[in-house]
Amino acid sequence: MRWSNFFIPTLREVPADAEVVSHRLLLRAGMVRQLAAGIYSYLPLSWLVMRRIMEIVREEMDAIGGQEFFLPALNPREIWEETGRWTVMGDNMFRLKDRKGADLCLGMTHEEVFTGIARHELRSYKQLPQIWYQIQTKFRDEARPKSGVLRVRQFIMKDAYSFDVDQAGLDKSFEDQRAAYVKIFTRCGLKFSIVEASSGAMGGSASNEFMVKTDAGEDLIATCERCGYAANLEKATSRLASIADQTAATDAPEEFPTPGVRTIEDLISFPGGAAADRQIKTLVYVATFETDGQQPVLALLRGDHQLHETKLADALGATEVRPAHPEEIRELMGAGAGSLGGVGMKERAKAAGRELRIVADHALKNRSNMTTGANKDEHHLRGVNIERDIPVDLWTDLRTVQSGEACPNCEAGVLEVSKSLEIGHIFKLGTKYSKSMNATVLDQNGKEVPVVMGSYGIGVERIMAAAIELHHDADGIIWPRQIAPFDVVVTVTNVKQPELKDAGERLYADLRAAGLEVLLDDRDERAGVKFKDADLIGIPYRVTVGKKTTEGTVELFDRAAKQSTDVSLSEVVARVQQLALAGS
RNA sequence: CGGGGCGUAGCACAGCCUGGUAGUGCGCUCGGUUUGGGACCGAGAGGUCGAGUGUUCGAAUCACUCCGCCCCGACCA
Repeated sequence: MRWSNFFIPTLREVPADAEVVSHRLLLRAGMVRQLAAGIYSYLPLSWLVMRRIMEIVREEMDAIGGQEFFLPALNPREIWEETGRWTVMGDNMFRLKDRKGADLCLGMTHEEVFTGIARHELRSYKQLPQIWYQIQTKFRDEARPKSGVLRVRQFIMKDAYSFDVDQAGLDKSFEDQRAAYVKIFTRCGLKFSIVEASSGAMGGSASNEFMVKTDAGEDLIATCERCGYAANLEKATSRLASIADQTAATDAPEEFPTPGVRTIEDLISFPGGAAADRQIKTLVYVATFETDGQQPVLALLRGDHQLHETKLADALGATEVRPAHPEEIRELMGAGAGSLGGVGMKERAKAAGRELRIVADHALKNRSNMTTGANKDEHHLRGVNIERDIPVDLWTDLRTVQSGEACPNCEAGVLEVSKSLEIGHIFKLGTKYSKSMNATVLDQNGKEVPVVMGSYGIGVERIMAAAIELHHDADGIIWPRQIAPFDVVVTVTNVKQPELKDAGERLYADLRAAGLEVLLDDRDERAGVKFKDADLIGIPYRVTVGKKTTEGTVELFDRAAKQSTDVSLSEVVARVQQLALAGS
């Protein structure tokens, strides 16, 4: 490709709206332009990158037996009604009507459509497993698109679905996908972690997220350098030092006045109060359930611990949890936040004809002589033995792990919590969709069984953006070789000198003949402009045809190392070939 | 959806408070000089000041409404 007629509108200044690095550089490098919030146009240079990413994805999907489909993005309402997701997806689904007034939506994901094909065509276990995938545009009406192409309303996703006759088959399909994902992201030059994650609204038994550590990400993950443990904060646990309680309180809890005490902190410094890890924190939540509506819940944690709301929702099997409003708290508990506790609340709720579930974090197990709110404004209880005094319905993991805590998986490891970007997510769906859509096959015994499914997603733009977040410097992007838009750029310092122009043309032809993707910078610009642009768009290698070329020498510049070496014209093609195509 | 910020030339911004000729830098076009890390000089082109309504003799500027974009939060396979 000749730069002189390849459309790369680079920008010298950074558009004011762009905050994250990948957004700034994609704009400056002339790769994307924004059409509306969360909707981007991909210009030729970025499309080359996306094509390379998609080709890697295809190769690895095909290698595990995946078969590529192309499904419609425009879906009729009916198929989404079958799984209940016409309603569940809520405002996140783009909806429209056709000329007859029939409801349609733009696909957010394709479990329904693929399962719809499966149920019509798959009849026997002998046809399984099937691994079906596509690379296609998805639409999600995000409440808040942000961070350039990282959170958008229209994006390209590779979505794959596996269909197996039983759980063992799903386990294998899942492992195959997982292994393929490792290859894909590695080939794309990304450093990533595989973390345990909550399955959330997708349902199913297990899920792994593929995460790239970057401040541009929105998820928090805990990782252990030592043993490789990694989990989304919504799943992460840690090992805590146990706390030695004084002897268990023998008497009933004792109420005492605590004027002015509103917080855990206040109670620490209050005379006769207690250290944070000797307090029981009591939080009132309202949980929403798919079947039986809303219900209040008490979540109990150690005073110095933070609740993780997703953990609470997962533990309850709730679709949603939210903090109770101050009025709700007072009505339920008889006191305001700051003086709440679990003692006696079960009975109080029952007396009011209501059910109140009490969920407590493992760290409170067997604790005694604790202090907590008395459900009377500005009063607390001391001498609380939790298992004697509070009827806990469910002991579970509720707390948010913090950096520096001990790894739950190895002896000496320490957890680090960092922001991460989700680039892939794989789910064991089980029979959630096959059951609701009646996708069954006959098994070996001639018995009709629901197909066991998995679903596996990769965000193509996010791979590109993550690569930039990970690989850039003050001058611009530094593409990993395998997804770079070009292998090498040939920079002719002055195209008005015929001998340089000719040398550049010859080198361009020779490099292309050697199987390389080459960008020839034949623009009539000053050398400085060309160097800056080349650095900005991040081609891994640059060959400079300039002063020394008349003596038979060119410069080979390594974008990542920012070092250049003189190479003779006769050797440069072989050198570039060796560097740029290594490992591919 | 709640909170905050911003809409003036392709990009970055000034002008607005205190109403009266729409400006600067980069980019773009033409001419000249220059030619290895975003050159210099000269001459140009380019804006219904986000939209609407109102106040006023007169609105980029004041008021109201709407739209759009960004950030924080809520939300999110």
